[in-house]
Amino acid sequence: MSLTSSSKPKRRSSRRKRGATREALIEAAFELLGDNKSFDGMSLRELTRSVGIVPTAFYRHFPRMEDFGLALVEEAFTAFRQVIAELKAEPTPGTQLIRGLTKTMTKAVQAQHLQFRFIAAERYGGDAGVRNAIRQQLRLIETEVALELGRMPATAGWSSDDLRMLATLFINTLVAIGEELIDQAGRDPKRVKLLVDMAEKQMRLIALGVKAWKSD
Amino acid sequence: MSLTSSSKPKRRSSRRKRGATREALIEAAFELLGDNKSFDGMSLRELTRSVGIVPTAFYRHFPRMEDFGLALVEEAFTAFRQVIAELKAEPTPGTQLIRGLTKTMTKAVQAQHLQFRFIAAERYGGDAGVRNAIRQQLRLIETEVALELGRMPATAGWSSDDLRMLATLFINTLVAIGEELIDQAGRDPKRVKLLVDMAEKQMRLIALGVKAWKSD
DNA sequence: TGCATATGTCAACACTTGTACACATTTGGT
DNA sequence: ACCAAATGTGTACAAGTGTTGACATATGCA
Repeated sequence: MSLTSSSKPKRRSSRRKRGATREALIEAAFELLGDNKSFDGMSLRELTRSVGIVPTAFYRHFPRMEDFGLALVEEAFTAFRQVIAELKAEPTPGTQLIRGLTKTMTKAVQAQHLQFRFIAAERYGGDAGVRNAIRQQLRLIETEVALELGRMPATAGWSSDDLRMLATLFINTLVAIGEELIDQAGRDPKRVKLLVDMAEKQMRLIALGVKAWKSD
Repeated sequence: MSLTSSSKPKRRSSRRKRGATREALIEAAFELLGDNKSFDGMSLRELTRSVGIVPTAFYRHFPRMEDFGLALVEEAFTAFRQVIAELKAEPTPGTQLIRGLTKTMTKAVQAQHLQFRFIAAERYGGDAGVRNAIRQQLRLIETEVALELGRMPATAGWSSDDLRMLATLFINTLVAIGEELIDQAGRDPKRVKLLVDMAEKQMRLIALGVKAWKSD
């Protein structure tokens, strides 16, 4: 090589490992969305800027913004599904069950609050693609939970419609509490406890309703 | 006037009545937000464009975009409060109450679905100002409903905390159903009926829980 | 009738945005 | 060691963005 070609060192930035940039984009998106942004208010440029790549590089990983949104949903729900798995693994000592459920849920929400916030924010948010993907995922989870509920003695003889109704009610309640918790996350521990206690009561009240339930 | 001054007819557009443009802006916003947009993804320019005024005219009605957001919340909740008022006015013939509640709710949601969609979308959405305003309004409604619930025989002797817990649960359930209904609104009547039936069952199940409730 | 105020227009500004294209560098398998 | 594929850079462009400032017209009240 000629010593005269000192014009191009081209060590612009240390390149990442194989799929690392793709993940970095996703993580950066969650970060941005956690801070007063919504998906369709987020620009490709500020996203790539916060990852440290040039705007056009985005297209190396996602052909369109829409695909990126779906990838976010996917990622968020792998986090969510871990929670569900933990819930199912929960030992079921009668009345302690409810307490354990809410505790697991609240801890999980706080641990992965960025992903959870994304789900909450975009569930009824702007972009139709993202919204539908989230709805679909939640439906799957509902089916799963309904199946699980059907195996408990308290729901013996319930129709599958009623089981689904119950699953939806449980999940909605948990999600609502989760959404409420997110904004209070690091802030006021007193208020967090208040919310968790309320959630537990709500779950217990529903459980009481289950005992008395007769479908028409 | 000189006939030569034909250069400036200046009848650019028929001006609106007194506060009409302000209302037109709000309505146009609901319209836009109902169509795959979220508040922070909506630009001042497309908003004014859809109303038929020049961008700068926006500032004649709202000093900042933030104030506009709060105005939207205000407007959306006057719609929502009408629903609550109807619910309170509901005659309360025992078991028919639940059926009436859900029916009133679903009809109202469908009638004012743009406002309702706004609430659902921005409740956990991007802009913090809007989000907090919505949360605050919902808290007020919860207090109101809790008060109302406390006057029913079924909740005799309940603590105010428990009443609030119950109010929150009821509202969350109704809101969740409302949010689900919006996207199905004009589309599949069969699915709408399915959702409404499920909502009713959920409300009834909660009511059963109320009967058996003992606070710890 | 006047006149202050409310409402709207126009032109201009300095930015930001998405995306196309050509080129550079690294990586991984053969 | 080599070469295709993966990944990143730089430049460029047309379009859209929020906001200022000066100006024009209509409205409502004295």
